[in-house]
Amino acid sequence: MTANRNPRTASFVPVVQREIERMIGSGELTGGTRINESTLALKLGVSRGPIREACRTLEQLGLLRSELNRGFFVREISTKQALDIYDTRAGLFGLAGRLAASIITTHQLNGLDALIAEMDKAITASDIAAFYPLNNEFHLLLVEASDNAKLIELYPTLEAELHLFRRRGLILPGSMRVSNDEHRAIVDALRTADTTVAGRLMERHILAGKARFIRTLDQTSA
Amino acid sequence: MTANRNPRTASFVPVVQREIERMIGSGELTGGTRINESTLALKLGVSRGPIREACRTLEQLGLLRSELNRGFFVREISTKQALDIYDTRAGLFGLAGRLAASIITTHQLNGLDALIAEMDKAITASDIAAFYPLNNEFHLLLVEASDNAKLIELYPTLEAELHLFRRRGLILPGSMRVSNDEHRAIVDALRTADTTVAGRLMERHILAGKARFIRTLDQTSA
DNA sequence: GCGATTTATAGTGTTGACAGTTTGTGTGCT
DNA sequence: AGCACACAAACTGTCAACACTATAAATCGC
Repeated sequence: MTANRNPRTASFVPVVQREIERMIGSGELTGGTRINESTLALKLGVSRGPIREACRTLEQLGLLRSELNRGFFVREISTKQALDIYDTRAGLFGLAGRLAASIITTHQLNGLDALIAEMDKAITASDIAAFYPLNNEFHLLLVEASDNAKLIELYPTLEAELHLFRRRGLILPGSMRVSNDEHRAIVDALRTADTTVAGRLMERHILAGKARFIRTLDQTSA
Repeated sequence: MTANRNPRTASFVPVVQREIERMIGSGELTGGTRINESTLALKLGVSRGPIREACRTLEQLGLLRSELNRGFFVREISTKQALDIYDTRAGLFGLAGRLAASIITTHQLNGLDALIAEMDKAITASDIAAFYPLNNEFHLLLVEASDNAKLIELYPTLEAELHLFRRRGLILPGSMRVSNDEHRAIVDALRTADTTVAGRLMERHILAGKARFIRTLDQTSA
């Protein structure tokens, strides 16, 4: 997987960054482990310069932390921090709802409907692997409908950061169906341009996710 | 201002980062200008490596942007982007209020009272230079009172980003007094642990700032 | 044998140099 | 004069090497 050769049409930095993100997302790099710059550089066929720059970016994104003379580590976040992220995310998602309700287009609403339908299919097939990307796409569309650049920039980073905590395969049965029912209610509120209700429903949708998250924590500790 | 010599007790990167932030904040580096890595490296007495790493951090913080083969530029944000930041900031500040209302300590409340008193003094002296840092400190204390790590991390970056836009010295007469009245109302709501009112007042406090910002825009265009 | 100390190995933080790109300047042509 | 083109200077993106730190291994004293 040696990165693209010289023609200076792209920088190595974003390539390296995405690769590290992928490694974290796939569980290849797990919380607390150190990033070995030399080894990674060799593996990706680049020098340590671009690696370090990518790590600085990821540090700011909250996926890595740095320690003097010891390098970069995959961040591990505490339960409290994860819950804090849920609350902040709920606040931002609610704001997105209030903003989106008055300006969302029928085209965007149709797109949301289509995603809900696809998620329904995934649910009847009990296909969790299909459901998750659809769910993410749905959330992303909602945030984009707010037409607020800062929100659109910020929201995905919070989701990514939660992946640091989320142990795979801890899905409560029936949560997908409940979640999609909430999706339907949200789109209804947006369609009637009800800013207050849309905002409240979207905030609560994330807080419901937080509640499910807490329940999975109880399960694992038991 | 050549950075500290070798004893490897600190990295150059944060030093360089703060220096660039300072240059932007002081107007020494203005929007759109390119960061000349070699020149800056020479000036700070370090090599280009740490400079580039600091720039990556600042890129993620929203203060710089990068262009392939052309390097880093001081970001200039559009009026719409600035307004978007105000809205997001209002949402987060309101959230901070709702969270803080139920957990704020009397010690923290006293600290807020003290700052309000100091701001009053600055107002009667018409001392804008004294008012601003006090105002920032007040906002920071409020956010910290939320005890939400993500919020505490995120909020200051939004404020910093607005500095990219804010042309200095455009303060509406009387705004300081109005602002401090709002501060008093916020602290009152927090003291009575009224989450709803505190949240709403804090959100509106930022939106009032946004409104003042818009009025200064009208002034300059006229 | 076991703990403290020394030595060796591995890895980060930083540097200076090189290759390729962008940009400013000057030259020739019309 | 005006414009396209070629050339030179400036600068970025990347690399390989060096200095220093931290950690693992080995040695010594008990």
